[in-house]
Amino acid sequence: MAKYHHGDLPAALRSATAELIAENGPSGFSLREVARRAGVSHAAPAHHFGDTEGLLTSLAAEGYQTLADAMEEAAEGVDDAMERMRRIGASYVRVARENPGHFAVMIQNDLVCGDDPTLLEHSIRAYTALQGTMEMVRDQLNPDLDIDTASTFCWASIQGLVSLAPKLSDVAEDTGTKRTPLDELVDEFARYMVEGMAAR
Amino acid sequence: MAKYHHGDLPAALRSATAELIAENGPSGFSLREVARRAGVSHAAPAHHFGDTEGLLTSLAAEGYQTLADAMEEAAEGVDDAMERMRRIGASYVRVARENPGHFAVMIQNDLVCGDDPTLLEHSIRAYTALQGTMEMVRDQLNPDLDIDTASTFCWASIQGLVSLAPKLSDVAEDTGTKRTPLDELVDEFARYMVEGMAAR
DNA sequence: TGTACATCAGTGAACGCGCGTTCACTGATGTAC
DNA sequence: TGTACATCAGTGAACGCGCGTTCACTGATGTAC
Repeated sequence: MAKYHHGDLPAALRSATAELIAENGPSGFSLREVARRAGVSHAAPAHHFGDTEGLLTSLAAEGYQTLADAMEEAAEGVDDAMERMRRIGASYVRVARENPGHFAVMIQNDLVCGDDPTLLEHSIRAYTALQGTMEMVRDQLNPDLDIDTASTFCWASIQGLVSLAPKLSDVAEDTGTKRTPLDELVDEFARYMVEGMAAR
Repeated sequence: MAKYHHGDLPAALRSATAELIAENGPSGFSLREVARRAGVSHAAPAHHFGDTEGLLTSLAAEGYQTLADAMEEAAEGVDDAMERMRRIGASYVRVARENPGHFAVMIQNDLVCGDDPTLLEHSIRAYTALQGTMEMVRDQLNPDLDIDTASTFCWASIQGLVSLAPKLSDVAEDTGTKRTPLDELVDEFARYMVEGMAAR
């Protein structure tokens, strides 16, 4: 990566974007504010990303890369289906919590260019890591398991947990119930999911 | 409800907002465009909702009301836990698909005022309908079931399915797998969830 | 029933603002000879 | 090694635009007497 005046402006812009979105939500984002935070003129981002969509797509791709790396690492060398489900679930939730700006953009589908090859590559890699775990569930617990349906189920459940996380504490407060820590929820989710998929 | 010049402008504005967001996403929303679509001057919305947040909060509250009504109706008179899970799951997905604009606002938590009493009332009502089904699962299938964790699990899974739905066809295309219809997915999800919660 | 008045939904012009984009430019980095 | 040139990251002024908000207003609806 060439280092010119700034050092690595594209990375700095992604970082500033992630911060900004984590603070204000996707609706509070603007190119000018990002440039301000990165300490460059507001015309600079165009040199690297063209427009807003280009910058956000790059951010989403970075998020998927981090996610795929974490999921692959979590799955590596774990031979028990339940334990592997727990680990990739926990890694997903951890990455999502550590990168709220990235995830906000990844989840909302009207902000990014879905055809971007880098974004596709890493998102498919993350999905494949999940599929691998489903194959393990099938081999160990239920030969009739439909891999695609099961993958979708787990993906939806964990992603749903991540989206709901900010609301859970509010609901707990409003309905007067106790608040279960996210880590424990992930483990329970993994148990429910694997047991559910194991049932014939 | 009083009928003045327009008839029922608040409802017309909510409707226009839902349409606009369903088409362009939350980021494509503006008060002026909504007023344009409703056929009134751009200053009119302020008379009813104050500002953007007020309008979107009202839209979210309407969405939760529709959702709670549908879930309560779906649950009514169904005594089998699995069947009830299937029905409220299907009703959730149906309402979400029929009201994409409402759901986009309900899900994204930086757009609405979370303290709004109407919004709270209906969202709690929807959650309570889900909890009732969890109690049925506990009574029929597993006396040790933790109601709150189980409710969160089902809520997250179904909501995750709804958020992912637009992406599922893309992924199916990219990975060369077949695309399972959403209705079938809901039934499979219900089976996984109930079996998972039934396991001890 | 009729009249006078109060209320309030909706108008339309005006405002200042932050936005994305454009473009001629500056000056540092990298390269050819 | 030294010089001349090409490349390109980042600047900063200028632009037109759609936005939300304000405010004096119009005119229809509802009410008091």
